[in-house]
Amino acid sequence: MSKQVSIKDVALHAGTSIATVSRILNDVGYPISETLRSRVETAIRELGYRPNRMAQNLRSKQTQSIGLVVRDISDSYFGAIAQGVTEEASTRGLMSLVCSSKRNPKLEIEYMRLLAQYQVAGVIIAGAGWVDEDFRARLKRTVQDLNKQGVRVISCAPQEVAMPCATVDNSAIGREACRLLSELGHTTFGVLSGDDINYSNLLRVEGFAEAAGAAGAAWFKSTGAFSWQHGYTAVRELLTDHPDITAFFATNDNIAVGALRGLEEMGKRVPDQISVLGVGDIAMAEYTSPALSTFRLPFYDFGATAVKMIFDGHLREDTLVPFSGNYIRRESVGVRKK
Amino acid sequence: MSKQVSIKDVALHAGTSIATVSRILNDVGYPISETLRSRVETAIRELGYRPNRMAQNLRSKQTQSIGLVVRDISDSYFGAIAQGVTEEASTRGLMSLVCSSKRNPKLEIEYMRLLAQYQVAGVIIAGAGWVDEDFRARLKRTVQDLNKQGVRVISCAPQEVAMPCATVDNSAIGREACRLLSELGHTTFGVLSGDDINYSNLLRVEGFAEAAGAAGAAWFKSTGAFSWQHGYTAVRELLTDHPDITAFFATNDNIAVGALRGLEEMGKRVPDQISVLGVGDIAMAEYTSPALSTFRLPFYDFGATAVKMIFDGHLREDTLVPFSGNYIRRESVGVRKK
DNA sequence: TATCAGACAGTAAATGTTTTCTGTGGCCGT
DNA sequence: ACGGCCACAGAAAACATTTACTGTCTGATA
Repeated sequence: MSKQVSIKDVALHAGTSIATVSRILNDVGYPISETLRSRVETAIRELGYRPNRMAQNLRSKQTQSIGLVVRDISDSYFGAIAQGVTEEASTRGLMSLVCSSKRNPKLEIEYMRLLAQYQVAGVIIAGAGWVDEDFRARLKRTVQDLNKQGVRVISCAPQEVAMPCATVDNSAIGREACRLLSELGHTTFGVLSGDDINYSNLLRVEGFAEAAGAAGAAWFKSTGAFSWQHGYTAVRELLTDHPDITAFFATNDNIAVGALRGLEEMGKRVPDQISVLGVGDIAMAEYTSPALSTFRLPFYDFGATAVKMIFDGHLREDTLVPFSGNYIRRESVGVRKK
Repeated sequence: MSKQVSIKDVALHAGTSIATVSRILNDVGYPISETLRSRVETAIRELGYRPNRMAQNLRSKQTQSIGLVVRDISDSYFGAIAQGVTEEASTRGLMSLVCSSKRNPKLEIEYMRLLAQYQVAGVIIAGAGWVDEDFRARLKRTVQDLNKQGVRVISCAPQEVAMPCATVDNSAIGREACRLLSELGHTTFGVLSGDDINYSNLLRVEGFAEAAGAAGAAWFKSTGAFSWQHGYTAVRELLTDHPDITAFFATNDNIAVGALRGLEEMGKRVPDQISVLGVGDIAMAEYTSPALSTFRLPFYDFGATAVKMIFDGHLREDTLVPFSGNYIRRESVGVRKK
């Protein structure tokens, strides 16, 4: 509980001035004589001095940290993004201030503003836009305010508000999913959708719907949460109402894993009787049984890229770094059997 | 990119002094006349003023943030702890500075010291101790240094160094696991262990070994990473060398899930032929097939409790908040069939 | 009428840095 | 011998706050 040792103490102890100590620490300004330097360095070591970042930040007006607002840090999806952000940040010598919004839109905005008070260099939001007029307006205002203050804001998921994003083309994934299943002979689909209010989800479903329409295929949707639970129950409901469904498209892997489990309990063989296709390629997708076929989304890169965008020069509100989702073929998708 | 509006601007705009604005903001000191207050408040609103936390922290010497060093934020285990920490912190109006150490012991220590520079109120480390003389010495020194500086350090996993921890009794879990499987008639075990250098893991294995010794049971261990991959391959190796194994104890759910998948590919029925028992109860354990029997570890509470410990009064180095692991019976563990 | 208290407002110090500016010698070239 | 430059050291301002202290009125009491 003893007090913080400051640069002043070091200067006193080394018998020199504050300025000199600072110059030595930051290796800036004119060269320092070897004797003085070593005297100061031993003083630093003896006193165990560590610079106070708050003071540094205050003085230099540029902070060594960035902010991250994540929707649910315990979810693999966001965890992987968070990893990308924190690691990329740390290679740049930056700290990450992270807040978990518990899937509360108001809180997400609140946190963005709070982070700005901490003088972060930029704020990254990991969580797709909420399809909601009020949210959109708030987000827009918040982004404008932060930008005006010199704080950049990047999203790791599509937003309905014009702002820089590092994410995938979600509707392309939906289209691709439908195309892929259609080619295997499937004509009746179950779509296991996450929240309708989630913009990423909406885009995936729209993409799928578009392709299904073009192919003249039938599809039925169940909307719920992005959870195992939802996949587990939805698959049963959908199959009861529409027994001719032969393939499921889950808009996220969590849902798909639940679906796999649900189908197994119903005695349906995957992929012989029913195919299941996910999106995300979370770490465990490889170890489900059967192993999940899915689209790999480079979450880590979303996060890492967002950090890079904060620092790499010119950024307009329509700057968009689109990734592509690669289809990972495993075992849960197969040809439709007559 | 316009400059930050400061309290001085507000004071100027409202035609009053800085001190008064500060008093109004913090609602401290003697009462302020209604007219002045409202004048200041509109000024704040008009200018969009937000206090600079760096300056506040510097002045008041008490920061509104805590530090978290997590071993791998994309791993469900640590993600859940991180959630506990960030949420509990945020209910107390604190920010969380999080660093991901990428499973590098040196980096873990490095980050702890770095966080101290940010004047955090406390540092939480989520990651079991490394069984390593050098690491232990460094950790001990670091904890002492930080404490001397007034920064509390709490671990969310057992450490060989004497320090406050919020975690489970890992060896009890190992013992309990063996007892439980023995009661179901199993006498030959495979132990799917994580890194030997991981202290939590070591304790679990030791607990299991102790109980196995007492019961006169045979057991064989495969050591590897805490990963799906390891469970997947180890189960095959162990079963090839020791065909009479009827039950596996995985020291963590990730390993167990991989094992489940490996056994399925080998054509072994779980739990009819082979039982699999995990530790952790990560979110997906419920949705594997068969559903994984495991010990539930309250990760969220580890994190939340660690935050509480930072603020709740007296803390000695041997302060220990032990949780218990509850056995969650699902489908992957069964009676031994002759 | 003088004194005193109460209700405010404002000044200035302090926090730990970085950085600009001002000094102070010594040395070199003319 | 003197002007000027170089190599360095230290003083002080600035950053945005909080807060202890110093005022300044107004009104009441003796």
